[in-house]
Amino acid sequence: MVARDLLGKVLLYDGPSGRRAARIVEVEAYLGRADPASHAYRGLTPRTAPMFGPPGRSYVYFVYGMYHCLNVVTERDGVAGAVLLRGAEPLAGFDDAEPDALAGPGKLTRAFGLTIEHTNLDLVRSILTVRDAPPVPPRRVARSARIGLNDHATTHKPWRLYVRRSSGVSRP
DNA sequence: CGAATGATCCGA
DNA sequence: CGGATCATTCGA
Repeated sequence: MVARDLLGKVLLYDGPSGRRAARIVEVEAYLGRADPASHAYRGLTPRTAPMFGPPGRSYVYFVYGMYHCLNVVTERDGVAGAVLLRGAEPLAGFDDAEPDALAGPGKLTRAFGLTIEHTNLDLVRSILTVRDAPPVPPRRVARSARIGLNDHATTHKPWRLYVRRSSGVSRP
């Protein structure tokens, strides 16, 4: 699964507050050992272990003492690589949510109620899944540099993809 | 622009 | 063990 293919797909979570669903509209690719900005750059640690596991699982981490971020692991078992879910449009289960309630990686996990306990889940057949949906037409997809990174050599590469003019995108 | 807020990881 | 860092967010 590649970052581009994740756009438009539906994230579905059957949690304690019922079923919540959203359309993925913003992602960022992290390439693992070859990517200085990736958590996996310095090798396997307890936290990053899911990134080195089989594809199609979740990698959730806790950052800034406040927020969680959700990734989809993309590479074969033993090879690190993941796609960060940065923004989505609420579809169901978010009662009275503003259109931008999921616009940002921390906002997305907060609205879904996802935490570190949701790391390393099978995203095909667990309570947290990614479902196929009509693909986003190429003309609706934009690219940019990744957001929030420090002093990395790869920062400028256009590895952030998002759906143009979507209210679920964190930043245009 | 900077505070909030705590797990994680590296180096000593 | 200590402290720098951090794939963020919100409000002044």
